[in-house]
Amino acid sequence: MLEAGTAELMEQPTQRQQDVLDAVLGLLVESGDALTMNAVARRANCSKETLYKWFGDRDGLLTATVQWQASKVRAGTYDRQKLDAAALRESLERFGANWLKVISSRTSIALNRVAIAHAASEKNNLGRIVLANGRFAIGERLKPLLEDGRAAGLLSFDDAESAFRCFFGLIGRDVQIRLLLGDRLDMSEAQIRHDAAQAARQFLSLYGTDKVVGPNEAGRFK
Amino acid sequence: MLEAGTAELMEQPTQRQQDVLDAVLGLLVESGDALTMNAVARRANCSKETLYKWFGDRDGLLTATVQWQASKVRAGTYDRQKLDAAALRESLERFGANWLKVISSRTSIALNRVAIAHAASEKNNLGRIVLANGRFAIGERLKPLLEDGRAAGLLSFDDAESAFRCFFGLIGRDVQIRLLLGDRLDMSEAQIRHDAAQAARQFLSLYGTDKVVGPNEAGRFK
DNA sequence: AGCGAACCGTACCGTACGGTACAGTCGCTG
DNA sequence: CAGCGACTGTACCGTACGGTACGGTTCGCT
Repeated sequence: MLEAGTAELMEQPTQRQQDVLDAVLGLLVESGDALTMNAVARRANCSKETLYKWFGDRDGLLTATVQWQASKVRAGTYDRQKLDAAALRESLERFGANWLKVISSRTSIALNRVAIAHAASEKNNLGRIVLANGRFAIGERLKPLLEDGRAAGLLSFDDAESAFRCFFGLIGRDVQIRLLLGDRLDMSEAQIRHDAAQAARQFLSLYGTDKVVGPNEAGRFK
Repeated sequence: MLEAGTAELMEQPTQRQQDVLDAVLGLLVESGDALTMNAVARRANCSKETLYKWFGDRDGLLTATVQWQASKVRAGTYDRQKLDAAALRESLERFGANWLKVISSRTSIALNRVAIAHAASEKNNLGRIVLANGRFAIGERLKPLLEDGRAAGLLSFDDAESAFRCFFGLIGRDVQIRLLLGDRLDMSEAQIRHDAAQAARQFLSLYGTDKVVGPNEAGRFK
């Protein structure tokens, strides 16, 4: 999952190319996989010939678009620090809220849809790219936090991967699949904050040591 | 989510029609959304004209297929009973293992993929059907168990829906999205049983009362 | 035997879309 | 200004696929 590009990745798209890719993102959000090369050319005010010259074919264009979007999201890295219980909880909530916000964004939904549709027919570059920059990227970013929490005696677990997957489930629950399948779902800013806080509480209740789970909240979840 | 069919649903497919729908399922699993009417006709040894007569158009065929598969899965309903801690845990594990087995089956993955691909272009019948027979069906089947558990003093929660969504997350975690995106994943029978047992333990740790959470397992999750 | 309904197989139509070719335009360099 | 490379816009080609038409076959019914 880590060996990124078997495919040649476009190292640095020019400004003009970025505009084209943004046009693709817009069309993808609006019309899903019904995206046609003509529509892209029209929207981006460029010729189809240029599209093929730059991106090879339709798949190349989609791949470049997914990578372009991924490159835009690489933000909010966690910097290791001395943790106390409050800081740990706060960081977990921030991670969770951020992730919920990402997966409920129209762009993420659109890209996941085309990647999933593509994953059916093998040659699943898109699926791998989306996974690498979504699920696995956030895993690698969260694990240092978990390990710092364990080093500080706040968390207890053997396998950071397992602990992360549990956190992932507590945060995401049925949200992503429902959105992907077209269900309307609230996912307002307030809702997200509330859900992330609840998930953090639950995660700490499962993996926190006595130093972090106060007797007041060792109880059930209303 | 409960009002089932705005679309006219084929009440009782004949044996021959079932064969056709099974052929569609097979092709869907093999080749994903690349499914063509010609391929279906060839595989099912029937004429395209018959397909159009029976199912209207391509979407109708896909809809009928999804409903057909859904009708095959309606099994294993939970019958209410007097619960003790062991029976509750056992039932949760069974539910969880069953759900994991469903979502990791090639058929489910294929159907979810086409439903998700379709959900992009509005008119999202498929997405609604899949949701109604997947996520929401299992929710309605699990809630009675949760409520019986609460009535028996084994569980504590205000909102069965919230509790179920938490269980859903603990069971599914990243499994479904990874499979949909083409990631290879173990999901052997043994793995499933292990994961379901762990999820049940975690769920009980979060929502169980003192009667079910023994002091021996109130602790952390390795 | 005769008849009609259901169905198979195949040929066919229209269209949409991926990909290519080409003529024209813009802007830069010597 | 000449020349050139990059680009646009449009026209075009080939093909694949959804959907329809039709002749031929099977089968049940009277």
